[in-house]
Amino acid sequence: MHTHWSVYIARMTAPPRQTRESIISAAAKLFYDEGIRRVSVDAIADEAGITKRTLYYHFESKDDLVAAYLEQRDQPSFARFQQWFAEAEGPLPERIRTIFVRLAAFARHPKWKGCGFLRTSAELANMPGHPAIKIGAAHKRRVEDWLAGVFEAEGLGEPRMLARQIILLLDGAFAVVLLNRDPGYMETAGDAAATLVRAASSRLQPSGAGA
Amino acid sequence: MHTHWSVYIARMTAPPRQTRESIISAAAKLFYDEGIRRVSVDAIADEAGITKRTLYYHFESKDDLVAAYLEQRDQPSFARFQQWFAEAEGPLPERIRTIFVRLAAFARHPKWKGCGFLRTSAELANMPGHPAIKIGAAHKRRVEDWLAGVFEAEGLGEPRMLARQIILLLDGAFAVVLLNRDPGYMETAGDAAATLVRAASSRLQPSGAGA
DNA sequence: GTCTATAAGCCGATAGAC
DNA sequence: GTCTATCGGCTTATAGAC
Repeated sequence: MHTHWSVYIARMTAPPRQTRESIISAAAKLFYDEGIRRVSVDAIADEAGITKRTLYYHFESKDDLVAAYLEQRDQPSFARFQQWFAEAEGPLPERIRTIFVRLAAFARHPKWKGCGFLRTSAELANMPGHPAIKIGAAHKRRVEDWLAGVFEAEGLGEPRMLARQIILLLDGAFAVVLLNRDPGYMETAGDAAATLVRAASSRLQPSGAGA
Repeated sequence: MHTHWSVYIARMTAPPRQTRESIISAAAKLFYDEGIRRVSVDAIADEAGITKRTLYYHFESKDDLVAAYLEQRDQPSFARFQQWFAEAEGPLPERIRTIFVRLAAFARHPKWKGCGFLRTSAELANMPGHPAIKIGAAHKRRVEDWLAGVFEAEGLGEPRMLARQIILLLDGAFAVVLLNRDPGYMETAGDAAATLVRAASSRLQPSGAGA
């Protein structure tokens, strides 16, 4: 019994899984705030409150940690887009536009520094096969697939093409706002996205113009 | 006379201005190929065929060199967009689309690694006031102003807004293609740009739908 | 699984000769 | 203006004790 308790307490204070995740959280914070190559493994270990040797027990290399950083970012980021869309009201173009408006509010936070996936691919552009870049590409593809499904369910023609156009505006907004620090561009991107959705809709509805 | 010649020859072989520019060229090549923080000042000096001490005679710091790298990139990059547009044929939406098609051909070159301005802003996202980022923002603004002028000359309504939407698609294409290495996205961006230009045109011509 | 200590080398920037 | 030589510090990663 006593033995059971001490083991249980030991697991509560510093079980391996929790240590690993605290390292990823520390890495995520620093990588996003300062950039991959700017952040040293020492700094990550310090932020996590462990030593470098412990970090290298849980991760093979710094590259491994970069991949884990983006893997952790994938699901929450994707879920946020879905939630923003689900909470939006009005016709489809307006609901798509809402995603960009919500993103603009995010970008106005002082700690916002762009899209972690895009920034990582920019910083590691000389390593096209890096695991982290593959994770980033898969993340964007996931969002694109989800949008394509939404458009297809609405009966729009060429839903895949439209989804790609929206992704281009979304990532363009990330890049442009990071460069000039004017979140207003995100709302402009939302307007463009709504226009494209309307154009795709009207192509399906012969009640419109000449066609 | 003899003196004049030797001075002239000395200027031809290693005048200060030429040394400075060879350093910038070396920095530009390495920064674009491998990223800012990945490239050491030693490597730039080696590439330029001079010593590090000479480099620091011509430039105050590495940051100074990063700014010079993007300053050198501004004019040729802008002129290329203008030339692509000037060489394009057909109605306005098609001519705008051509810019993206030409860019896609660029992106298919094996040494292509995205937009130097955007990649620099991504890598230096923790230093928002960095001179290089201001140069990048000014460059994009220049392209936007040029596009706005083109749209205004064509008599389109809200030319500034449309120019921003095109810039968003352009930079989105840079970011997306860098991430997933599929230049086909650039042509998709061109299609979206043409659609937006057409939408802006039809808003001016009451010969269209209900409005 | 976590620690202390250290390897082996690269970093940006500078001193001082010529 | 360009050189050789070097400073002090930081880098990723590892050795070996506990």
